[in-house]
Amino acid sequence: MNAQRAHPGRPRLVPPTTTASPHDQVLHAAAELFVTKGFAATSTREIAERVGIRQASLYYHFTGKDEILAELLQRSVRPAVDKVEEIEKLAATETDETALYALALVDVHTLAEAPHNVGMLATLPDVTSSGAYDAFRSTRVELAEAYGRLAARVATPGTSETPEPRHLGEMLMHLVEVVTSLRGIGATIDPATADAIAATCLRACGVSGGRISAAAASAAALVRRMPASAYSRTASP
Amino acid sequence: MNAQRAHPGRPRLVPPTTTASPHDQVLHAAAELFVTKGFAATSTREIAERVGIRQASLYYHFTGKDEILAELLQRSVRPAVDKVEEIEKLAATETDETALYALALVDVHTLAEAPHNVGMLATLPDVTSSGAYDAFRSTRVELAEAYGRLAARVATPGTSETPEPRHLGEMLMHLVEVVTSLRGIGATIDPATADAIAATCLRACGVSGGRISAAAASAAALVRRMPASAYSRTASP
DNA sequence: ATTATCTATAGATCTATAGATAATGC
DNA sequence: ATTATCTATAGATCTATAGATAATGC
Repeated sequence: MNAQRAHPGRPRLVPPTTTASPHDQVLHAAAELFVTKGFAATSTREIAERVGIRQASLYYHFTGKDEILAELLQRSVRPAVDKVEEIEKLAATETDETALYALALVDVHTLAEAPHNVGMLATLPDVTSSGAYDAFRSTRVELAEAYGRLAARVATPGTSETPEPRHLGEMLMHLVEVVTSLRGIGATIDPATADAIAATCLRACGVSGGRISAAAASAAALVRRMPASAYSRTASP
Repeated sequence: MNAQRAHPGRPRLVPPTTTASPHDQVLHAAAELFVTKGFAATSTREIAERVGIRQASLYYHFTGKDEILAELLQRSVRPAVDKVEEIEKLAATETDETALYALALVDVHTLAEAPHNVGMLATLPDVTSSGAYDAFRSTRVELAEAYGRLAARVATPGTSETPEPRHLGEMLMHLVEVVTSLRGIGATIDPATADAIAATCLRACGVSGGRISAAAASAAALVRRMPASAYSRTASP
C-alpha cells in the first residue's frame, strides 16, 4: 500500500520519498547545500539531484537560483520580524530592558529553529553581494533598527561605557548571530544558552546584573505567551 | 623620474603602481575579492584584472585559485600559532587564567591586524569544503587544542556551570572570531574591545570577575613583551 | 486542458595549458 | 638564458530556454 498516486504531471524518474510539495523539497535541498557548500559553490544541478528531478525542472518552480535563495532568506527572519511590532508596543507597559531582552530572545529562537541553520546564509559574502539579497536587505534593516531603538533607550542613562549608538543595533544583531556559529559546530541551543546571549545584549548596553535578571524573568513570561509563528509560507488568510 | 625599469620579463600592458612583488600583489587582490564577494564567487579573471595582468599570467605565480586561498589561510593564523608554544610554557610560571587570556589576546590581535580581514575566510562554507582548506585544517586543530588544554585547566575547578569540555576549545576559538564579524561591520578593534573578548573567554570557563582582572593585567604585560611576528612570508633565515 | 516533469541544447562563463614575445642578465 | 608577461584556446562546467511527454482533471 505505498506509492500514493494522485498527482497530475509527468512522473519523476526517481519517485519522491516525501509528501512535501516540490516547492518545499527544492527549498529543503537548497538550504542544506547552501549552508554546507556555500551559495555560489552550489550548482542548480546539485540541488535538482538531491530532490530527484532534472536540473531544468527546477525552473518550473523557481525563476532561478536567486529566487530560491531569496525565499530562504525571507523565511530565516520572518518569525522574528513578525513579532517586532508587538515587542515594541510592549515597551510601554514593561521596562525597556525587558523589551530588548524579549527581542533578543525571539531572534535567538528564530535562528535556533530555522531548518538547516539557514540563518547563517545572510552572513556569507557571496550571498550579501548577490542580487537576491537586495529584497532581503530592507527586512534586515527593519530588524536592525528595532534593535537600535530599544538599545538606545536602554543605553542612554550610562552613555560613557557603551559603544557608539549609531552601530549599536547592528552590533546586537551580529551578537545574536553567534547562534548560527554555535549550530555550525554542532551545539544545540538550550534555554540557558539563549538566555546567556540575550543577557550579553543587555550587558553590551551597560545594564547591571540585577536589572538583567529582572528583565530575563519578565521577558521569558512574555515570550512564552506569543504565537508560535510557524516557520512556513507567506500567505495565511 | 618615475617608472623604475629593472625587472626582467615581458612588461605588463598595465604597468604596476606598487613596488610589491607580483606574488604579493595577487594575494592582496585575491584577499579583498574573496572577503567581499566570497571565494567560489570570485573568478581568476577578476583577480588578474585587479592586479593589472591577464588571467593566464596568474598561473606563473600560483598553480591555481586553491593555492592562493591556501596561502591566505596560512597567513591568517600564523602569528597566533607561532606564539602558542611560548604561551603554553608560560602557564608554568603564571596562572592558567593568565595563559588562556594571553592566548585569546594574541589571537584577537592576529585577526584584528590581518589585511583585508582574511581571518573570516576560514569560516566560509565554500572555503572549508574546498581542497585548499585541507592543509590548513591541521594548523587550525593545533590552535583549537591549545585553547582546549588551557581552558580545561582553567575550568576544571567549577565543572558544573561550564559547557561540555569536549568542544570548549573550539567554542572559545569561535568566540574570538567575533573579531572578524566586528571588522565586517566596519568597527575597529581597540584595546578595550580586545580585552572584552579575552575576558569573555574566561567568563565562559566560569572564572570570576576578580580573577579575570588579575589575568588581564599580567597577560597584557606578557603579550607586550612578545616578538611582533610580522605578517609575512614563511621563510626567514 | 492543465500540470509537472522530461530531453536536448544554446550561450556564457570559467579554469588551466601551450606556445609566443619582450624585457633583463651574463 | 632566464624571467614574467602576453595571446589563443581546449575542455569543462553551469544557467536558462524550447519543446516533447506522461500523468490527472473535466
